[in-house]
Parts: sequence; C-alpha cells; structure tokens
Amino acid sequence: MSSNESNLADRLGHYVVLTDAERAALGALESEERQVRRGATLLEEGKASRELFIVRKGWLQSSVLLGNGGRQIMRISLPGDVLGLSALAFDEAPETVKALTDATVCPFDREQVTGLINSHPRLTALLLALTLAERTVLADRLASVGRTPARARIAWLLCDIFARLRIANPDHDAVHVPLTQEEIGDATGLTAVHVNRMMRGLADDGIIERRGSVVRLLAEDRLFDEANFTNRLDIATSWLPRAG
Amino acid sequence: MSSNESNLADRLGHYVVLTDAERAALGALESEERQVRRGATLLEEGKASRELFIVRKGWLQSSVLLGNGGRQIMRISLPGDVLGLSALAFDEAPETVKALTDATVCPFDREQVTGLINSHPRLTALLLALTLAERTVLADRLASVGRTPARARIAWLLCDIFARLRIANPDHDAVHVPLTQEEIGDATGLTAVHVNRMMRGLADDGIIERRGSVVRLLAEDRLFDEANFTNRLDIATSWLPRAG
DNA sequence: CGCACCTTTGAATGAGATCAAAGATGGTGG
DNA sequence: CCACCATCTTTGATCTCATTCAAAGGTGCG
Repeated sequence: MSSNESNLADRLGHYVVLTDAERAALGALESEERQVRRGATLLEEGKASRELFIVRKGWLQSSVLLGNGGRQIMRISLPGDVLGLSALAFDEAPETVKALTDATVCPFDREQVTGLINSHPRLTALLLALTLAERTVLADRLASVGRTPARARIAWLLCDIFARLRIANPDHDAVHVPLTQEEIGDATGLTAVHVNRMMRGLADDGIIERRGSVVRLLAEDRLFDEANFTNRLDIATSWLPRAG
Repeated sequence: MSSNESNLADRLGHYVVLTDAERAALGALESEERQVRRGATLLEEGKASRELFIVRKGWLQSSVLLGNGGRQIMRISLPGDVLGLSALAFDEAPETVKALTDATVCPFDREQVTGLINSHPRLTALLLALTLAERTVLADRLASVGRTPARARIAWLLCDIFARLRIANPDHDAVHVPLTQEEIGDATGLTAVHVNRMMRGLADDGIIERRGSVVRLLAEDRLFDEANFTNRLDIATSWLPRAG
C-alpha cells in the first residue's frame, strides 16, 4: 500500500530543498493508495466531495458538461499532479474527473490540508504558487481556444502534454497519448472530424508522426511556434517563507 | 491616503468573522493608494513585476496578446478583487492589466504575502480558496468560449459581471458597462461585428435593454439559462483553520 | 472472429469572420 | 458653448473555416 516515496515531494523538490519535516508532511498525504480503472469516474460534477488526490500513476481528465450536450475538457492530469483542489473552495465538485488509463491515486481529505496550512507555511506558499501556475495555464488554454484557429489549438494541446511529460522523462519524444480524437476535440473546442484533419495536416507537414495512439515529436520548435505556447512549469521561489 | 476600511477584509468578512488581528493584517495590504487613469496599464505581459494590487474603485481587465495580433481578455476585475496574484508564481507578468475606467488600487509587494502566510493561516487558506474559486470561474469561461455559440458566450459574460456587481449592490439592475464591443469580443472569442449582432438579438428578445453603454437586465433567469451560468461566489469554509 | 468503438475521407451546410461604409457618441480645444 | 475629430456602433454583403451528415476502413478486446 504505502510507499515511502512521495510524487508531490519530488515535484516540489524541484523548486526548493525540502526539510525532513516537510517531506514527511507531504508523504502523509500519499499514505493511502487507490487503484482506478480506465474509464472510471473519480469525481462527479455537482456531487458532494471533500476528497483530494495526488496522482501517482496514469492519466486523468477533468471536464464539465454543458447544457447542450457539449463537453469541455479543462485539464489532463499526470503523475505528480494534485487533483480536486477545488474541494477547498466548493462542497460540490465543479468538474468531473475520469481516468483515461488505469491509474493509481492517493486520496486525502481537506482537513489534512488544514493541518498543512497550520504547520507548514512554506509548503502552503508552494501550494498557492502551484495553483496560480495552473490558473495561468488555464488562461493560456483559454487564449488558445478563444483566439486561434483549429490547427494551433491542437498544437497547443500537444505542447502542453509534451512539456509536462518531459519533466519526468526528459529523453522520451514518442508518447502513447490515451486520448480519442473526440476527447482532443472536447479539449480544444473542435469536432472529432476536424481534429482528425488537423492532426493529419501536422503529420503531413512533418511536425509530428502518428502510429496508432503513439505520437512522436519531429519538430518541437515548429510545434511550439504554431501553438504560441509558453512553458509555465518554472515558478518563482524568492518570496517564499523560510523553511520551518 | 490610507483609509481604515479594507475592501478585501469586507469581502472575506462575508465568509468568516474576522478577528481584529486578521482585519489589521488585511488593512495593511491596503495602506497605500494609487490612482490609475482610464486606459493606463498597470502590469504588462512579459515585464518583471512583483507587485500585487487590491482594487478599491473602478474596473480593470486582464488580457494576453497572441502572436497573430489577437487578444484574449481573461477577466474583468472589480472593487474588492485581488490583482496580479500570478506574481507569486512568476517573476514576469503573464498578463497585461489595463484600467477600463479611472480606478484606485492598493499596491503591495509579494513579501507582504510571505508575512501573511507566516502569521495568518486562516487568511492564507481563504486566499487559496479564493484563488481556486477564480480558477473555477476561468474554467467556466473556457467551457463557454470552447463549447457554446456566440449568443450564449455574450450571455455568460453579462452574467459574470452582473453576479459580481450584485454583491456590493444587490438592488442595481442597470449598470454602466465600460467595455467596447471589441473588448466584449476579445473576452468571448468573437469579432466586434458579431458581438453587436448578438447583443441586438438579446435586446430584441427582451432579455436586456441597452442605452449607450448602460445595460439593464430585464430577464435575469432567461439570461442565466441561455448562458448555462453557475454562480461561484460562495465558497466552502468548514475546513478552514481556526482563527488565530 | 465478431462487435463496439475509433479513425478516416468526402460532400454539403452553416455560424461566425471579413470587408466596407454609413451613423452615433463623446471628449477636447477653441 | 459649440464644433470637430476620433472612436465606437450599426448594418449589409460576401466569404471561409469549421460543423454536420454520411459511410467506408481500422483496431482491439471479449
């Protein structure tokens, strides 16, 4: 069940050198493990939930349903991500979270966050900064969907995914992307049919290569360029409280 | 210069009963006032900035510029809002902030946030919750722009503005909206021309009334309905740390 | 190996963009 | 106080990018 590793601690460790106490506090959030089957729903829009999660393994998606049957995918979550943070603002989940692959998550409840805030100011500040970075990525995504043509939106989504995967795996440039074209459409505000044509275009132009659901990046610079992508993975740390 | 009122304290006071110490800490953030002319830029995308602001008076907008000349407006800021929080995650502003009307803001720097986090866990938790609520609103906006037709997007924007104005002014239903149709377009991912046609449609259908830039809400329920709007202004407080 | 789901391609349609030009509005300086 | 000019709004005509509809291949899993 519990491993003495912590995905979240590893991630935060990129930004600051964690104290043992901090590492222990983060590890406590990952003391419980839950297996999730591909397709299973972890959180449902509108349903009560005070649970949060840290992703240990697998891919998940957060989405909302529109009145007209449409669906918007807000974010793809990867290992090391925190999920369901909005439980800290709302008693009812604003988004549905579904597993795209078999996944392992570590659930904890919001009272554990209360404890963290009370005793670890620096971790709290990091959590806030991470949340703000995520908000900024969401803003970038909005700009992409609101103000760029179909091809650039697809490019942006690929950049987002690749940039994040690179952290854990700097070498890999071929990735199994467990998203159907319909889902890519729901993330970019397009129809599956149009997604298909645009992906074909990117492949024809030698920017990506596709084999089934495996995507290989052939011309990262051109993709970033078409997407107008900004990497938001580095965060400012100079203002953080002293460790303690 | 300094007034002994705090917009932010008033706002947070809606959610919890603040202690004197908490009220004082928040007041300190608003000890300095700065006047901003309509059209003036407070923060510029890409430029260094460690300043944050609390809005005291006036309307402002946050936007990003796209490579192709397009612009996406992310958020309209009103009195009581915190602006420039992303300075806590990035040394360079990800968004440009511009005053839509003459405005008064209270600047403070991010080291003051450090102090707040060190000594006021409950305020820190509230700040986190507020940020998460804002992120959720951004997600709602993304769903609106990505997955609904032009008319519904305009409706959503109006709902967002009216819902927030209602807090300070529950009675008013006619509001001077200092946005050009071009700006409404930049917020909704539409052209000014199409915004014009959609607004006319909403007026023709008796949902709103327009006199110059003053908009009156005639059928709030129908507007909310068309927009698929969810009010995100209430936040959960049961998990917050005890005051102290 | 058969069925459900996904991808691919073609053709027709449509929502919103683009282009163009005529009113309205309001702030500024004379 | 008024006239002027810049900016914003409104409306029409045309165009285009993406949607919709339809149907033929693939793929993988039970």
